Amino acid sequence: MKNYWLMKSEPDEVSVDDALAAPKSTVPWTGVRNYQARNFMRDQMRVGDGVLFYHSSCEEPGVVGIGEVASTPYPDPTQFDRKSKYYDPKAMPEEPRWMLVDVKVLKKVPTLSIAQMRERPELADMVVLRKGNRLSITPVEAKHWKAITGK
DNA sequence: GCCAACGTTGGC
DNA sequence: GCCAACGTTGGC
Repeated sequence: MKNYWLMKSEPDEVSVDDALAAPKSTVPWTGVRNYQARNFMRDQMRVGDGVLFYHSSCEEPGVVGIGEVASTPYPDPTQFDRKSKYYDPKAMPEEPRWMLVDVKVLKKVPTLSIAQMRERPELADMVVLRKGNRLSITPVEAKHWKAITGK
């Protein structure tokens, strides 16, 4: 049974185009520093799960691509990198705090903006649209996945 | 730039 | 373990 996820990325950091330009159109989902979002990657994601690639903190926030989970979880290397903005002095290599998965982009889609998402009644109860939601990774129900991707 | 919402930190 | 203060997210 496949699960589905919405994963936010700031296009200034890693855009869907950046991901498509990467080897195998695959990028490690670095920089998540929220336990709930980490737990989704560490505990619940499986290779092949569907991913809605979402651009946040930008001119037109919304879903910009379709992808899939492309690896099992492993430690986020940026937590050990002193030069990274994601460096975490409390993280020890023998006991990593932050885990990530690789995400492969399968295709770019015309931007489905958050405003458009709010206008569609069948998407109204998506977790990402809930008031006050700040989670960078949210589960997506199969019905919402189907409404957005047609599959 | 504003600000609501929410997570984290740290004193007690 | 409580909770005030503070920091961050992210749409607008």
